[in-house]
Amino acid sequence: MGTRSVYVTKPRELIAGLLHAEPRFFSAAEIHRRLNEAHKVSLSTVYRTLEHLLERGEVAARSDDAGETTYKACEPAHHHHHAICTSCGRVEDVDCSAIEQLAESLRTVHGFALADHKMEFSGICSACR
Amino acid sequence: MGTRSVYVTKPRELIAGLLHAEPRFFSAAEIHRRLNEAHKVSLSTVYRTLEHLLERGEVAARSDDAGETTYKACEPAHHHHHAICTSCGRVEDVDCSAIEQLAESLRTVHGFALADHKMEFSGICSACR
DNA sequence: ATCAGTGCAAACCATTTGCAAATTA
DNA sequence: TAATTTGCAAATGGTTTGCACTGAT
Repeated sequence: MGTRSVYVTKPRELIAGLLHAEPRFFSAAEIHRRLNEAHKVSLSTVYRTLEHLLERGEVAARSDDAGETTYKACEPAHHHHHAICTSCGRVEDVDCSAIEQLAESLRTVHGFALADHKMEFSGICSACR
Repeated sequence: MGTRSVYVTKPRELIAGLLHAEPRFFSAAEIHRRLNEAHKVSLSTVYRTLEHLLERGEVAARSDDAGETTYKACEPAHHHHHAICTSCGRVEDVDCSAIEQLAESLRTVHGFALADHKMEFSGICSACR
């Protein structure tokens, strides 16, 4: 599959640059605010660019606690975890003791003090198979 | 800590009843639509009741792929799962091979065909400790 | 010279809020 | 009766869209 050709524009370079500069999630408004400290890029362009990057798999998105969508640069579409059936929507509550190992790995490998974690699974539940 | 007293009203009974009837996430609009098939409850009351149930820890909320908030009955606030530092917002990408065990458990215990999973961790990153 | 990309303003839509009327305790 | 809850309609706020203009190829 060939790479779909697109224009290289200043807004795109600026936005991708900002996202790649920090390994964290940014809201569209936050990106817009930051860019406009030194440049002029409309909020709608920020949204359209993010959508563009999302389609290309160059960024990951998630909604924060307030429900606002946030974006983060993310090379290959990487790993991101309730069991929700994609067919009927049924939710299976999953008990996950294996998380303890992940918590340990987080502390060891990332020096991250795990305070809480959230998991979400998607797939086909037993009733839909 | 005493139980904060509140009124027992028809809308609250109806909404809690609907949520407890199915183990899955519902959007406020969906709940409103369903209830109004046989009763009359305003959409704002649905929102206020859900907020009420959320405060009491009787329901869990999550945003679906479209960013719409959805709710599910959930006895004790139960288990739900990127490492996001609650102090600086930094994200640590976490590799999680231990998930394989969870996938196995999902298949065995729930008969759930795991197609995808998403994990999110929160805590304090190494830089903030 | 094309066709994609941008800005602006208007449109959308989920969620929230003010306030008077209805309900529960 | 006193205090909470509801309904309705208007206000919010994030995100999307129509359209004419600008910029990249």
